[in-house]
Amino acid sequence: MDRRQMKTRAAIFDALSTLLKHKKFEDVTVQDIIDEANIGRSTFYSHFETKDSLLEEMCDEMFKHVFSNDLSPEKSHDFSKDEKDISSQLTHVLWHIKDHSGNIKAIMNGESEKMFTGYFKKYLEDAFKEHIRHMPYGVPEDFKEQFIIGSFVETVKWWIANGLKMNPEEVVGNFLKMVIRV
Amino acid sequence: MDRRQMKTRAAIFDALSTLLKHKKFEDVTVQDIIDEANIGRSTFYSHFETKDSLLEEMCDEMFKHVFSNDLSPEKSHDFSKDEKDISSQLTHVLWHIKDHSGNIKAIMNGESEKMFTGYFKKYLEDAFKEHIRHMPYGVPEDFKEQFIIGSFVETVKWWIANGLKMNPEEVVGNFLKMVIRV
DNA sequence: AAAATATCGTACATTGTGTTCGATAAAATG
DNA sequence: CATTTTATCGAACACAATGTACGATATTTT
Repeated sequence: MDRRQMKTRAAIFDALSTLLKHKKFEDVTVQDIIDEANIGRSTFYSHFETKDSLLEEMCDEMFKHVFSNDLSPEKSHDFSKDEKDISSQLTHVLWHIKDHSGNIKAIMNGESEKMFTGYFKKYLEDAFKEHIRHMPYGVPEDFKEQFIIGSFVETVKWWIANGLKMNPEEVVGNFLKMVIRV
Repeated sequence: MDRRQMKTRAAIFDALSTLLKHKKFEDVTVQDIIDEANIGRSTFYSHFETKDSLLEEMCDEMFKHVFSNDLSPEKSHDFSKDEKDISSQLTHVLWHIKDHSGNIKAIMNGESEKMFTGYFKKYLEDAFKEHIRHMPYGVPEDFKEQFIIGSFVETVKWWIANGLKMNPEEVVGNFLKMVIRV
């Protein structure tokens, strides 16, 4: 990929991130973005079809990071690599979110929250469908999946909206207390 | 209130309901609404400041109905009036939603879904905060409330999105199985 | 019947979108 | 290094939607 393209793409992402800290996504105009990013109008449209497709690609990249299994050494939050149970995996995801909380908080305003939610659920389903399948409840499978994924995403959104005051371990701990038979 | 105002207001609500069945809220223009409602442009703006405030008022009216405790005789779904437990109250709400599913399904597209969710949570909190307070779990109060309300709303949204195939009784039954200690 | 007021409808200013195109600058290629 | 390829610039443009203004008309209230 051409170096210029990469620079422009990064500048656009950065610009949107910055702007989202001051206003809601629906109030950000393409003009705002190209001013903040210092690029030409036609350049923006050669990279993204619309403002929404820009947001989509931003969310996708963000969740690729959040759900990546490779923690960089300094960010490793005391997990031995053989911990593979659902508890530590969920905690792992929440630590990533906390580490990127600046950008994620910005996205969680107005319209763009819906895109966040959509991508979050998609990635969670891929990652945890098997885990969920093994949880025994007396309800239909699709209901169970919907419930676990949905309630977890709602919990995380609540956690973010309230300023990430709890530790990821506490959030996951409380979540599992609500959801697991004791 | 002037009869003309009432007629216009109703015409605007009907128009938006109709339009939402064919396209998403964000794709409906004020022009669409005034054409469908057969009113003048300035008339629309004398009733509502923006398209969004129209949606707000529509949602508010809708949930006033959904959470009203007086079922009309022919719509009463076999509840004796002394049933006051959380199960039958939730079921009651879901029957109302099912009865108004046409309009509610329409609102559950695109942007407007968020407003639905917001109002739904607000009304649920008011109605069930006391019930929830009496449920024993080993987690903080605010976490518990957030979890119960959030997971119920997600469950209802999932139910609606999948075509309301289950009966309200089944939905509430499965929900409580996930949430109540047995 | 008279006064009050809701609606009509047209016109208008404004804002944002997405496209086009020739000129310019920067990168890849050999 | 020279050449080709390609990304960016920037200004102009057509288009669509928003929200406002106002005099004329119709309907309701008193």
